[in-house]
Amino acid sequence: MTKMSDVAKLAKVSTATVSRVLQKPDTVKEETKKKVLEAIKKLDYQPNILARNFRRLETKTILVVMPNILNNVFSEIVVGIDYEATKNGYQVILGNTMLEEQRAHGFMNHLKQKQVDGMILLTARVDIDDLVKVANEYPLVLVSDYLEESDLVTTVAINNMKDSYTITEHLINLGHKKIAHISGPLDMSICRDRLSGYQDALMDHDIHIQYDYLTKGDYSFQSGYDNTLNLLALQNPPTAIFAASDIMAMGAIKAVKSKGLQVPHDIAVVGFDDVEFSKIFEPALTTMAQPFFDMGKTAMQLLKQKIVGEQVQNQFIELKSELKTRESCGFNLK
Amino acid sequence: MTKMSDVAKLAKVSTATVSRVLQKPDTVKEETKKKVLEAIKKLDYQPNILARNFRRLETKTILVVMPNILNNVFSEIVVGIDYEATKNGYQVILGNTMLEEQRAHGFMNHLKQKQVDGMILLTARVDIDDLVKVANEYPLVLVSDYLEESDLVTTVAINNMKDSYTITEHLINLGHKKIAHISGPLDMSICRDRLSGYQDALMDHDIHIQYDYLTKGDYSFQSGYDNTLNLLALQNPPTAIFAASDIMAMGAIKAVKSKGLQVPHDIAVVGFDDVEFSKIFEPALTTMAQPFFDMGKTAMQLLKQKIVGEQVQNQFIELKSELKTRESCGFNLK
DNA sequence: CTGTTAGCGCCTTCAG
DNA sequence: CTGAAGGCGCTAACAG
Repeated sequence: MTKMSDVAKLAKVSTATVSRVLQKPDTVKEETKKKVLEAIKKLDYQPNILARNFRRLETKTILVVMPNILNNVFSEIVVGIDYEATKNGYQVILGNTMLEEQRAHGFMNHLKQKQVDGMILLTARVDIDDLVKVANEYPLVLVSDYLEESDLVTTVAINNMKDSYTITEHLINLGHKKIAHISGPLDMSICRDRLSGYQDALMDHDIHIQYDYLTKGDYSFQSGYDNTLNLLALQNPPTAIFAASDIMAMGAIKAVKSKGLQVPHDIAVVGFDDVEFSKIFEPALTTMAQPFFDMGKTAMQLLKQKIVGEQVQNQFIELKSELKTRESCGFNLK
Repeated sequence: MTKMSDVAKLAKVSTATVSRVLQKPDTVKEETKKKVLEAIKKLDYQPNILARNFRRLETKTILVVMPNILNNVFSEIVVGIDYEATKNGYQVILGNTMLEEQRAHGFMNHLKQKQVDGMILLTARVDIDDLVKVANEYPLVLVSDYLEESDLVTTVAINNMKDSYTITEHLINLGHKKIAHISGPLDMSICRDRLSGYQDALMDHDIHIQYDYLTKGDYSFQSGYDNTLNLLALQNPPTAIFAASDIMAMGAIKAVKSKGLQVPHDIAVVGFDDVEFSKIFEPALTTMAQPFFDMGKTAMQLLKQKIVGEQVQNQFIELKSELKTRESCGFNLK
């Protein structure tokens, strides 16, 4: 491994000068610089980044913790983070917890140990006290998911309650009154909010909330499928189903079809997220499109501010979703 | 930032002892160890990993370079890598090139600069000379994709030619003679091999290869769609289409449907990969299931051997795929 | 079993 | 504009 002193020797300068050529080339005389650069080239010198990181106490790396790499919702956010990070000279590394809360805390240690300059969490399913503590001491941003007390940690997310209200209202406007909901895991604020938005919309339109229409899924295709089967078996089954994620909506549609019924003809289904696949699926999903790319990008911008030390107030940044009307919920029933 | 010397002072021992407690606890007397651990706890001491990495010249981190984080084929391999890496105390970081070859070389620099202990590449679309050179000097394993001369770099992959032959033969056995192919990008060995396997199968069964049945896709849904539209417009359209990836197969099916035709009734379609979604898609895809998890796991095992310095011969590890017969290619035409 | 010592390679004053 | 010198925090001999 050739090191800086080798370069210095060959170029007949000091290591300080080599370092300067690398860091602040403008402060070095043209001629000297040339000598040094030649030596670097000749020796194929690569600076030892480990030593540099150690010395500088920074890594130019940020860690993104995602709960499930196989869920494209998260991958799409990562693309936005990656875009903004690369633009600013940061490297992105991904931590995948596979839904194990403990692993998320392992990753937080990396932040504490300065193995990375900052961290973006795509899940709030962690020990909250620890999270808040870490977020106050180190650069950390939460995206998509959030805490009940949303101003404890800087957060970028959509307004799940409002968006959920909107999509439910869309079904109501289409003439539906018997609308069921398949929620995500209710230990997530984000899922509770989607549930609330749904309930609020019904109430505001004087529609009675029927409790056997409220089912609990876990974001998986299978849970969308199973819950729908149960809903269809009800004495008075719903005419519309609002699933809290596209994947569950797809499961719901599969279940409807399995009973020989048609979507949207016999029953309308809407999802939430607008992952890539929702357009391809048949029928194409009517869903609430989250601004994934922007969420990632915005989160990285805030994180960078924190890293470079601008005193950023903890804040909750709300981004706008967009209702995508496609085939799965059909047209006016009235 | 509290450091090791602080702990040493509080525990009234030397830093060497503190270090030993952390590294080789067995070599320290029980009593001393207790004192040190107490001091660590009291001060909430976190070792400076940057310093440690620097000192040890290792990071216990491996870098996985994937061409497209949104393509689940790669994510599924990563899960296997992650599993094996975590088991062995390695951290996985992901580099996403978004199909830009240059970025892959940027990541190789990280390896050269010892920012990571090893590297797993999920694409061979890079400068080959550079790749071979790096692979000979540093721990590197290629997965899924491979070089023309496949023994230049340690590689884990399936036998694309054989698997492609198998799935083509499956169509032939079903009675098809007019079989079209939608290939992936032909600058990838993997795609050329899939094309070859297809051609070999036809030839072995004395089926004339019709050149307007050979179309070139790029792994995208859209390219599957467009190419299929072209195939259907032929004077003598095929009765079956073999797409070199599931996503393209889905595009193909969409195109068939858009013409008012049915799959598999009017035209059979098969894919390749067996991503999660292929089961959900309608009709469910007949496809060649790659052992993604095992590929990732095996690659990580080999990489670890290289990292710890076992002289591993460059080798090509071949894993077995499995034909999944589902709905999209129907039954015997005979 | 424990302490002393000597760096790892780089960056950053501080002088000149 | 350049060089000398010190030290970041940790670990690995080497003694004792």
